[in-house]
Amino acid sequence: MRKTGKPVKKETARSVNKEYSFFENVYDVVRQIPKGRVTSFGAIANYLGTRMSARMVGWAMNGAHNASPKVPAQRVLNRNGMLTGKAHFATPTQMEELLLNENIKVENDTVVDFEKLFWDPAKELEI
DNA sequence: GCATTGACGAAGG
DNA sequence: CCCTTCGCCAATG
Repeated sequence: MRKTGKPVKKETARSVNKEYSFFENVYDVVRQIPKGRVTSFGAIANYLGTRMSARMVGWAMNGAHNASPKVPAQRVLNRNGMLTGKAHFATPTQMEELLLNENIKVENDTVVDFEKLFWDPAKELEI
C-alpha cells in the first residue's frame, strides 16, 4: 500500500476520514497486476476485505483516470471477463487495444482464456 | 436527508 | 439455463 502517487485529491470527504479512500488501495492493487494478466472487480474487492462490494471497486475506478500514474484499468474486468469498462476509456476501443498490446486476446468484448490470465491479488500477494 | 444509480457478484426463481 | 432480486457502500440528484 505505498501511496506512491498519493490520493487523488478528490477524496470527497468522509472516505478520506476513515483511512485514505480505499480507492488508493484499489489503484495500488491494479498497478501491481503483471503485464499480460487480468483480474476482476470481485477479486480486488475480496482482497480489500469488502468481499462482495465489488461495486465500490468499480466506483473507485471511476477516479482512476485522475490517478497518477494511470491505473491499467484495462486489466480489470468483471467476473465474466468482459470489458465492461471500455465505455469509460478515452475511446471505446482503447481498452481492447491495450489488452491486445499485452498479448491478451479479446473477442467480442471478452477476454479469451480469462481463467488462465486471471490474477488474484489475494492469492498471488498472499495476504 | 431520502431516493436513485453505479466499470459487480452471488443467489434465487 | 435465463432472468430477476438482493446486497454492498459511496456519490449524486
